[in-house]
Amino acid sequence: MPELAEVEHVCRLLRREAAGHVITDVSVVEDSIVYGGVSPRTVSGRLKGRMLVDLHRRGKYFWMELDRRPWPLFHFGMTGWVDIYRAASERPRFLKLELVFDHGLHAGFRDARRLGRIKLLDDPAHEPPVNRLGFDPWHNPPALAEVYALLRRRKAPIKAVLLDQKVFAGIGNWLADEILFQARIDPRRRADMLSETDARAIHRVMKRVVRKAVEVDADDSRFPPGWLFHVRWGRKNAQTRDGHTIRYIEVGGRTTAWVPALQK
DNA sequence: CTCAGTGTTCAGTG
DNA sequence: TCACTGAACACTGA
Repeated sequence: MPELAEVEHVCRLLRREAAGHVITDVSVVEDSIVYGGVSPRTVSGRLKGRMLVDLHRRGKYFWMELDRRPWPLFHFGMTGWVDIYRAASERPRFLKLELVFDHGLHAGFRDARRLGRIKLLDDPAHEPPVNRLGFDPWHNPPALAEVYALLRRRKAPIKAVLLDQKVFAGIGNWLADEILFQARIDPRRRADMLSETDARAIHRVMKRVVRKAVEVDADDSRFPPGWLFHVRWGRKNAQTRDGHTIRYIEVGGRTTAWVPALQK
């Protein structure tokens, strides 16, 4: 479930559990797609013996700050995740990279669908792909005027603009739908046709939704009861808590759950 | 067996 | 070059 809040959660977990510790063992599962051609030997060579100083995230990318460069940068794609465990016997399926720390903690990056990425970069924050990202609504929420100006420049449906990582980094399919639901805006509307009031709603709701999702460590059972998230996955005959029908359409190339009775 | 999917990138078009 | 659209990528699980 890797959008901004889920990735932030993983960062916090790794920081809490492993920062200050040294990587004593590295297991790399060869995968030309996920590693983009970087050899297992190179990956282990760069990571083994390094101390994990801190973790950083922007949008859906996160990276490990080590005591020597390069640093590993991760993207979860659709199905990537990091598991924490204590013994190699607990290795998850689809493991791509396992780091073992000096206190015995194992961190395993897994990815079933292979759309995730692991790179080694000298300065992840200041080179692509990270430096091409737009506002991170958690670290640097844009001002209202900024949001309004941004939207006026785009003719694509608002849903597609919310998903554009060059604009709002970290918003994914469910966050975009949640924001538009709570802001009461039809996902198909052209961004440049939205009013300042609409922009204000998007601005406010985006901050509120992202803050809450991060605050509860992206644990969906702790999302507020009125959120679309809880009812959007059923697909057929899905309804909101108040009995409004949820419709599914394709916008911006993605399945979009919305409530026509409420979103105008 | 078929198909959708919490994402990104690239080719093609205007 | 830019904005936008749709398909490709790869594979699991329903």
